[in-house]
Amino acid sequence: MNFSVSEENYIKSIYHLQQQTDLVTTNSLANELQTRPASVTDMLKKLQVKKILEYEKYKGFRLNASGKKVALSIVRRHRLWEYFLVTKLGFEWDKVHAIAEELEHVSSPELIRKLDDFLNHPTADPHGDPIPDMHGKIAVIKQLSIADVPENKNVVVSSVSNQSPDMLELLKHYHIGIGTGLKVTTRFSFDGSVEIKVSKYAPCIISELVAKNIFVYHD
Amino acid sequence: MNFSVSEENYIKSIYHLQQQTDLVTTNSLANELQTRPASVTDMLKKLQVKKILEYEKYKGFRLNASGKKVALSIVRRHRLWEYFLVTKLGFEWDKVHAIAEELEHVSSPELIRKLDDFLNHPTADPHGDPIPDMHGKIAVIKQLSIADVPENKNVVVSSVSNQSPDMLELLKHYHIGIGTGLKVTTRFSFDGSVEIKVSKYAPCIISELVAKNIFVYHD
DNA sequence: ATTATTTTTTAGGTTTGTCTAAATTTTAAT
DNA sequence: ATTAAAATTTAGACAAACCTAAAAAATAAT
Ligand SMILES: [Mn+2]
Ligand SMILES: [Mn+2]
Ligand SMILES: [Mn+2]
Ligand SMILES: [Mn+2]
Repeated sequence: MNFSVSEENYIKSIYHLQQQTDLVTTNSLANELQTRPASVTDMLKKLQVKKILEYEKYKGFRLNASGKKVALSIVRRHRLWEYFLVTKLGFEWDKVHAIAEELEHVSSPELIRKLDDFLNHPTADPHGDPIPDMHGKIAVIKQLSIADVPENKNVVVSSVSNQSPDMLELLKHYHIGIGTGLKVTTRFSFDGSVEIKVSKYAPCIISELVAKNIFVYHD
Repeated sequence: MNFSVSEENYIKSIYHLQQQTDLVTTNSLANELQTRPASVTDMLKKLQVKKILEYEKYKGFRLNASGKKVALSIVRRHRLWEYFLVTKLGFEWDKVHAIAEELEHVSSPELIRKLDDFLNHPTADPHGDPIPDMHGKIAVIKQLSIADVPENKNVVVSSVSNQSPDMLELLKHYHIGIGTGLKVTTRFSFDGSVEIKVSKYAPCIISELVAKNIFVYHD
């Protein structure tokens, strides 16, 4: 089946929202897409007709199996393009999301196959998020935010959930990127701030807000 | 100013048509875009309001200076992407047009600047057509079709105007590509066919139709 | 258990880009 | 110079995707 740019954006947003809460609500989706609840309801009816989601009036909705498959293929395109933009074109990773938001809608399967080959089948995008494979299979990475990780345990940064320029600026300052090794040395209960030791650098303190946005691998 | 995908497609098509005939007609544009004359008239009014073209009812229309600039930036994006698809992703050049037709509308100047850097500032696309530079400057390549080139003169293939898979198949058979050196040895007036000698290969005969679609540099 | 608040849906409109059919203008043919 | 044909424009409609305002349903508060 074929989907419009708008439909694809809705499908992808529903997918992301239902990672957190199984059943998605009209308001949360409207908020995510920066649109009006009435518009969401309109689109839901369309997607229901296309048999992409389960929808019970006033209750909520979720993608069904084929909806998830569509979503994962959009996510795949998005993350492959992000990877391309950073590793090949030299973009910083706070600039790639908006562009990938457009590129993800270019609808040639052959293009994505060849792009994936060209990039040597990357498994994670520049923000550390896993790239679904051709068949829609996505690695489930067990993660924990720095705010929750045990003290004095060596961990590796897996992803960063806030991808704003301001966040990137701060991370550069702390010498933190995807793959960086670090360890939490002290936790301060007054403001939730955390002292960390990043590879060979002197220990430093990060705010609770920053700590909550940095995720590390967890077994 | 900002243009929709549809507007961009119209602008680019007008640009291409007015390379041949200064004043473009409604029917020819409708034919080019596979749409209806009435739709063309509608769009012309919109583009006129946006001060992109000169338009006299029932007479015809042409892009003005700023319209041409917009067109050239779309052509630039299209051809850079085609170059990328062939040289980096390994597409054959009969497959890239449709994909570039979508990619050209991704609207990030920074993306195109970086793509151009990444590709090392190519000056021609895979079909031999010149790529306009950042400022909209496009090389005017003097060309002559093989059907018109003088006999026994060594020439170099500059571009191929028919980009169908069938044409590509034939050209591969003849060992002809962009940059190939060849020379017309005999011209047969019965059917307009032409005997050519391609680099080190034995002479061969190409039909008038093929000859008319292959262009060579001309001083 | 009512009442108030919030969430969601419906009703009715707007914009963009398309279409068909009819009217108008231009061009070609007699 | 008329008439016929072709090209172009106008008129009116339609689908997609959005909106606001009002109605309906679900939740929360008294
Ligand atoms: Mn998008
Ligand atoms: Mn990402
Ligand atoms: Mn296009
Ligand atoms: Mn080309």
